[in-house]
Amino acid sequence: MPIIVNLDVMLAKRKMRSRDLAAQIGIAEQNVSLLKSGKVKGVRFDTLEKICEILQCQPGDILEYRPDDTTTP
Amino acid sequence: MPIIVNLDVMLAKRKMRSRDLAAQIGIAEQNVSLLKSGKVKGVRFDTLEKICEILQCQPGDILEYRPDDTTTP
DNA sequence: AAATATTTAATGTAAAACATTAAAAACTAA
DNA sequence: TTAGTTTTTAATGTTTTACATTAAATATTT
Repeated sequence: MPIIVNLDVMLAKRKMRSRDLAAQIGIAEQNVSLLKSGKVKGVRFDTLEKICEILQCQPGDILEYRPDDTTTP
Repeated sequence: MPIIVNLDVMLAKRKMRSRDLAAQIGIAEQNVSLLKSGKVKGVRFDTLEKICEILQCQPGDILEYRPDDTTTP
């Protein structure tokens, strides 16, 4: 699935732990983990919103569309 | 809800109609309309993925976090 | 090794994406 | 303004799944 959720960069920038992010978002840290590892098939905007608010960033800083490379032989 | 879904800009750039986008994504045009009008509380990544693929853009071109302005008196 | 942080797993529930049908409203053009 | 076309709104239903919870397994750090 070529939508990549990358929280690590912003977490590092804000020097914040997954646990803290989870707590501030108001979801279980297990779910932050699932988000990070790309094991989630969507996001609710209120979650995305809180992430952006807490990490002070834009959705584009976290979500990336990476077209799957069917070029490689 | 301060997550803004803006499809109009990219649709205009690609000179594409909502109907066509809907058809290419594989969802009803009603749902594209709901997405556009911000009446949807989340997206599935496979939908977002197809949007990005079809409109040749990134999630950040479509999704915006606009902190609600509580400053205005 | 012990303490802390993160991930994985399994199961359950509530929320909602998206479908479908139908109609209304907005554009566009004649 | 009438007809054609596109977009939006509405109402209802189904199925997917985000997120919760509990528990355990791995990292990671000290």
